[in-house]
Amino acid sequence: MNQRQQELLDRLNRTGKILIEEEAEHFSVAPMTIRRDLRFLEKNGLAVQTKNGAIPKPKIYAAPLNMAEDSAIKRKIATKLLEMIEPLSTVMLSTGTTTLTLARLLAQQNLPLTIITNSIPIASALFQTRIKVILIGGELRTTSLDLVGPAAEKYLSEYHIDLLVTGCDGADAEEGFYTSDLNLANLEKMSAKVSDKVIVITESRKFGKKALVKFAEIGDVDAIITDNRLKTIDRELLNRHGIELYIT
Amino acid sequence: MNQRQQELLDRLNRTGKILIEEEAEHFSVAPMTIRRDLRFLEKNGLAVQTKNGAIPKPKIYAAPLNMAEDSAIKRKIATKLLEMIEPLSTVMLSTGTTTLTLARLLAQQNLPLTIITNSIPIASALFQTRIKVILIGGELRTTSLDLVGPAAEKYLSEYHIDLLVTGCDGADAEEGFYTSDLNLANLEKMSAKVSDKVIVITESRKFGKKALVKFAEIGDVDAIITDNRLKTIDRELLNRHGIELYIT
DNA sequence: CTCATATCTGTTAAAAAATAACATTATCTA
DNA sequence: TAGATAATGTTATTTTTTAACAGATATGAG
Repeated sequence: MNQRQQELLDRLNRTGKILIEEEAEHFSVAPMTIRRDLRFLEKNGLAVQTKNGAIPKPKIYAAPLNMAEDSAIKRKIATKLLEMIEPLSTVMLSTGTTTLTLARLLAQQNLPLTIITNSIPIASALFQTRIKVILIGGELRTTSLDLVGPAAEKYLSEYHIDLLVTGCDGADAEEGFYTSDLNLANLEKMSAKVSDKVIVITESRKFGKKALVKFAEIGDVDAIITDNRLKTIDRELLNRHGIELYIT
Repeated sequence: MNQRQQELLDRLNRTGKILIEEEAEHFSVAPMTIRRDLRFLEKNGLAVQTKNGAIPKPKIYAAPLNMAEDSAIKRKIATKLLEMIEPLSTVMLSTGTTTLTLARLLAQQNLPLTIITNSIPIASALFQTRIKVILIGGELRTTSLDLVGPAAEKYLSEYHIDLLVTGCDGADAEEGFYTSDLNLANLEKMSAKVSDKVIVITESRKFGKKALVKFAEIGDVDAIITDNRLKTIDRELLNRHGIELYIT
């Protein structure tokens, strides 16, 4: 990286965006040269080329993050859960996209709460709100920005939680709830153990799918919030287990 | 926002990037229509237009983080430190902007390492590299995206670290190193305690400034890396303490 | 219901931007 | 210094974007 590219990067980070024409003039070089610089910076993961210029590479969320974010369904489910949160209580939000949507709603509400989580996106979403945020330490997963592992479990074992809110990768109305990561399953079990109440929030399409590891029996869960595409048979089975079922 | 724009946004967030031609085909509309949608999303701060498409709007988190990022000076200092990192070792990177710059360089190098940190931006920067990342749990500070508090200290006390790399808010060539947060100072002390070697990386302009709390004596530190604007008097004082001093 | 109005979409031509290919200049090294 | 290598500039071509307008669709008041 040459001097000009360094300074270009500094200017980029300082202002949040640069324009090719402007920079060409500033450095007294041809626009083509700036283009080549931006190509270089992009190739090295330092910038993203935009229309007539570039912006800094997004820092916290890597682009290839396969995080299905805020869909209309998730927002409805999360909004329903919002009603069930008591001010001043301690709530654990386990990693997941629906819980992330919930966190974003909470950030807007700005209730006095303590949130415990093992998800970096959730902690970030709650940054600089009135909410006290405790992030559980542990090993960073390579698949998503969250923390798992024995250290995380041990850490969690010393807490008491009023309400655990979690999603799932798969659900079966008779068998229980599944996730695709063993470490995460262990953490979920520990979370449930130290929690007074457990609510699962999940899109109905997860029902009928089993993932790698079961982390909770149906009976371990106090309530489920899901969308109105849930099959009648599943609704009946869940009701038979005496679970509070909320359909949005 | 209409139905198509909503879905476009969902697709954008899900995949991290969309292309105009593809979306035009997917929705069976003219490319011009997708262009107009992307213009709309950009105007509402939801997306950034790129060459043939768009990416999600980068979520900028903390003002203090954007302010002092990657400068040429920091990169030089961090590059020097890079030489001192042994493959396969366990390195702690304490929160700070210079250490963040270092983390970004490390992410590009992709060495086999274990990195322990209490900084969310640092952990995020190392996401999806060959580096094993351990994030120390704790309470999220309201001033920057990092974790401190008794829980973090206790967590750390159980580790052994080969090399601690930390910055500082203030330094005095006779007195030692300072930070402006009491909790963070305690964490730094604990980190130093469990580390074989301690290196401070900091811009020279921090010298001569004292911040709220001292977290290390000069003698506690094995090496300092700083830039060539360090005053002669400070250089002499540091040399007299027998510290390895690297000027970039 | 109907007409008028506003909104949305598609089409085209023109403008702007990006690229590739080659020419020129600068830099390095033996 | 000569020769090689890398960086930059220039130009023509291709691609992308825009603006402007025309047609289609939706909206709403009377």
